[in-house]
Amino acid sequence: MSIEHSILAVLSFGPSSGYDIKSEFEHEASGLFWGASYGSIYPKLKKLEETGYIFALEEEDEGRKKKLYELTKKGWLELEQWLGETPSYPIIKDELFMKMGSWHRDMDLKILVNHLLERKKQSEHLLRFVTEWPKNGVSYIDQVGMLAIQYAKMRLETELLWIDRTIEMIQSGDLPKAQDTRGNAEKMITRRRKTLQE
Amino acid sequence: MSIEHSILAVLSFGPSSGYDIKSEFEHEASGLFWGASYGSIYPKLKKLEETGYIFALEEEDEGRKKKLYELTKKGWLELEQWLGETPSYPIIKDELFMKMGSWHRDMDLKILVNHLLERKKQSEHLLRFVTEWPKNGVSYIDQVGMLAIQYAKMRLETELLWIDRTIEMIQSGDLPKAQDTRGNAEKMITRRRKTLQE
DNA sequence: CGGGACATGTAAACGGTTACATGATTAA
DNA sequence: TTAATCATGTAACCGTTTACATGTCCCG
Repeated sequence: MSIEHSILAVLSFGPSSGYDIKSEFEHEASGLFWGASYGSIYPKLKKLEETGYIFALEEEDEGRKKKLYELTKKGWLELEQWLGETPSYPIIKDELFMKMGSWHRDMDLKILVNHLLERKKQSEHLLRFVTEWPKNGVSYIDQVGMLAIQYAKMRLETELLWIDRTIEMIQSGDLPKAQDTRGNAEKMITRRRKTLQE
Repeated sequence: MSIEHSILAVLSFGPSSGYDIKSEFEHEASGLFWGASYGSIYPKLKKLEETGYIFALEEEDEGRKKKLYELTKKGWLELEQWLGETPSYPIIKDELFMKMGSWHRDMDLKILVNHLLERKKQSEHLLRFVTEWPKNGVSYIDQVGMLAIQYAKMRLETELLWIDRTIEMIQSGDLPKAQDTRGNAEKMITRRRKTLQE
């Protein structure tokens, strides 16, 4: 899965060099899907060529020599076979979420508010981008791609709504009730304090 | 970052063995944050012990011998220092999204609808779980943890809403307009068809 | 004529998973 | 008595990133 197929996907839009593919992955919207560095792109291209999914056309692009890659028949079929497979469930690594999961009573909530404000800034930026992008009149975005962009927008809007609500709740002290039938919170902070005063 | 800190976070709730930590990561809600296998947990525990973040207390737990680990003072401080650092922006790897980005006109939209229905099923399942979890009367979930759960719920609800809308749009043929000022979609399918008939 | 973008590539390091090895205890 | 679960660990492998090496072309 993955890097190989992302490369095939990029090539489906038109012949590209390793450098082009890297630029595509550095695109602002990449935060919404994937990424790869030169260290994996070039070896992967070589491998895909050996397998017969792509072939190189040494081309003179505006005076500069570039090694452009294009999909073979086998490559198109592989891409389409992959598109047809049920996508695996998304893998999300969200440190903010993890940190909230292990937050404890002796941690100042003001720090958490700062984290939330920082996240808000970043998500607002991304939201602005995904809103403007399909209107720039330049990039090619397919109808189905537009559906995906609508999803990204909704997701970000929901996140921003949650952030605002959450900050309000924290600042008003109106937090939801904990589930703690065995006094775990209490046990935890006594354990912590005992260890810290040593 | 990450596995080391996730382990410290788990230990902050109480002394645990490598096996316990693994079970914690296998928890259904792990899809919402992190994961790790034995192959990384045990070596990590050893390393954390050497660094002085944790120490082992060989304990007899209901007849069974377990190597329980507990946070040291240094470990608590490290955990809290990490909690205080601005969390990095989430990394999301969503194959569905990627596939939609490279979907093309010659791909049957019925397949995409199947992908969406499959995703719907999985997200509904997760939503059910995160809704029931904080009500099971057993697990310990802190107030801040509850805020995180609220976020997960909102995110999943938004996703489900988007899925329903999207399926409707596809089935009614009422798709959003593409951005394609240079006839890229056309070029792409002629390139593809030419390659395929060879 | 120097700095920056364009362009291709590789070697070492890293972080993690998979698969395996081993054994104790418990419930059917 | 045997399958499942509890429990700890390692070695081989895999994919990816980081850092480096090298060179070109173009603009100011």
